[in-house]
Amino acid sequence: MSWTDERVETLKRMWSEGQSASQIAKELGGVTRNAVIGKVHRLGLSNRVGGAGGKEDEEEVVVEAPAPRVEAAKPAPAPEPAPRMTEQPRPAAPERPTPQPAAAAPVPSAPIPLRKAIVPAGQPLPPQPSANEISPEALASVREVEKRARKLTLMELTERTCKWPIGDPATEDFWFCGLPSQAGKPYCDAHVGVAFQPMSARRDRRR
DNA sequence: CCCTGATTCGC
DNA sequence: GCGAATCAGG
Repeated sequence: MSWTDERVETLKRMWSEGQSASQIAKELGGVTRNAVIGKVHRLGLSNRVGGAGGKEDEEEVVVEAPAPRVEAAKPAPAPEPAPRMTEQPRPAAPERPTPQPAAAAPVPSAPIPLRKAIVPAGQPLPPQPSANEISPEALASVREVEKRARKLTLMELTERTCKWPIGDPATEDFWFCGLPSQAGKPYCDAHVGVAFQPMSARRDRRR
């Protein structure tokens, strides 16, 4: 396989969408993730811009002249802004975390009134997270990530795909996130963010 | 062990 | 230019 214009285009698109090199390689077929990464570098788009990892500032990506490579030059320390939280798993309800309505309220600080939700059978539901006790940042992150969800079906889930359900199980608009899950966790980063919260945060938000 | 991207270097 | 091997990290 060679890098036809079309394949390069797909590569560029997926890379800018934040897809991983291995996912791109799988999509393209006939190449390994190494090939993809190599190409990405040769194309000079190693610095992803359209990511989700919190906030990205629209910086002019000034690609400096290649400059004769100096060996031990490691310029960017890049401190992570995430003191986040010492996590405390929710007591229960990994199963049905807040079914997200297709259109969530645009304002993060005034979350979703929903909660009239349809409950098919008379099963006593486990304590569920109510949307209003999830941090706005986490909610925003989740909405962002759900656009990128792989929309897996139940059968497609593996030990390391995010199992966060999206949509209404009673309808066809239902799938699982499917993005890479955090090591040892059932969810991806964004969904871990809403599934697990520090006790203090929960109390503080309590009304 | 699963995964990620980054780098090197023979081809 | 290409990408396997390797490195470094989560």
